[in-house]
Amino acid sequence: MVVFMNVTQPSTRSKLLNAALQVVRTTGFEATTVDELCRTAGVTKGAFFHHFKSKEELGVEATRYWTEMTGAMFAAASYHEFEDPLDQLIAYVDFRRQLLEDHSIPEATCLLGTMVQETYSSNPVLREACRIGIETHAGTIAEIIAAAKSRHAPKASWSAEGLALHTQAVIQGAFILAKARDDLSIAADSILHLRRYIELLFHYGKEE
Amino acid sequence: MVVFMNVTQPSTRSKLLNAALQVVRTTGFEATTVDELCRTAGVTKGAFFHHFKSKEELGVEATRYWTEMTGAMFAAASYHEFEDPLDQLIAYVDFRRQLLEDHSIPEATCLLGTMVQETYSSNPVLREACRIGIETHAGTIAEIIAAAKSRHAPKASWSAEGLALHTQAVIQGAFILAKARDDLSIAADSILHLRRYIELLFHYGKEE
DNA sequence: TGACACATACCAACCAGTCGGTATGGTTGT
DNA sequence: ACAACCATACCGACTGGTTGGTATGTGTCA
Repeated sequence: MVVFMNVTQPSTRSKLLNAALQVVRTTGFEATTVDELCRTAGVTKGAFFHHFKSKEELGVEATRYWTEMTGAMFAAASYHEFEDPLDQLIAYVDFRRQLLEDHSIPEATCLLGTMVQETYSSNPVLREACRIGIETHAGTIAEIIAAAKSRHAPKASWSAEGLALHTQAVIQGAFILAKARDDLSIAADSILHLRRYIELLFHYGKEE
Repeated sequence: MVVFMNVTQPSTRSKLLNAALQVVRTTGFEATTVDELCRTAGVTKGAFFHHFKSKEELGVEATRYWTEMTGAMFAAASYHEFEDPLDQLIAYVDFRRQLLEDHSIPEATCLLGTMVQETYSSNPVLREACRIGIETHAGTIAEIIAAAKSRHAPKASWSAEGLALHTQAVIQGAFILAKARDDLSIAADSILHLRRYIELLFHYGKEE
């Protein structure tokens, strides 16, 4: 049972969750220590284990927190304002590309993709939590794609869900290349290829 | 100085490297312990630190070993047999998709993508080793793409290197989705989208 | 006064890496 | 031919530091 607390100064719990988003994306989940999390959040170890019964539980809660935060961010983004769902989709891809600008790699990358790489085999609970987060976001994109498809390409052989997951695959893979090169610009290049793919699928810009 | 040993029974060193490819892809690099590596390889800890001065050095050597092994595998693959480089490229993508069949997730996924996620920030040496491995493979694909481009789309605005890196991004991202779902078939779907993108870029199958 | 939200001190397990020692096969000097 | 010497390969008990987690104390507020 979560009780909503005073919003003016962040609760210890949310300080720890925010610390987790930062530190885990930088260091990875396994290499992140509880002490490091406490240091970053500015709280003690006692406070940590008061709010989370284990490091794993913090991980699961962090995926929920992440899904909530990013969900709100995407819900408020301006790409929804286009009338045509195809315009929304293209604008979403452009938005994802813009999100890379003026950010460090840990800030730009996805908590869920980072965590699931390490835990998919050793920790089914965390794996499932990451899956839910990824598919929740993919679901919102699938809705846009489904609307765009029924308007612009109703007879296409691919599914809206499949294409939505593909957009997430490209974005996740772009982050891996960016990490390997220590340079986010390569990720932007790959997302541009994704944009071009969608343009070609829908003949975008070739119709009047 | 590496001295070539008897090939009939694998050396302790290669037993450890093979163990690393398995265990690291399953467990992740950080969560993999030296003891676990030794148990899997069937050697003692003394042997481990005789051949590698640290766990990090094993990691670097494992990326080299991986790049060598997979490089030989791709060099021997049949997609090179097509005369038209565009046919080679399409066949390469199909080959990558086939590689997912009849394999578990740890067997199918990429050591370098897994390792670089965890180490890009904390271990520059390992990050660089992973980058070299990824870009070595991407380079071989870029050659094929460059040949296909000059024959079929010489005026296209995208670069061969960029598209080659994009293919690797899609494949790496597909692995992340597969790990999150604990199901490789989603990765195959994403690679099919990659195939369709290349077909559209080159108007493949629409010319006679 | 008692429940909640922490703080401090502590612990047992684990882990990378060390170290003294052994087995074996090749080289050298006589 | 053979002893002396040495390098490589390997063994496994041990260590010092770290880590996730616990036990217990303390201030605060309803």
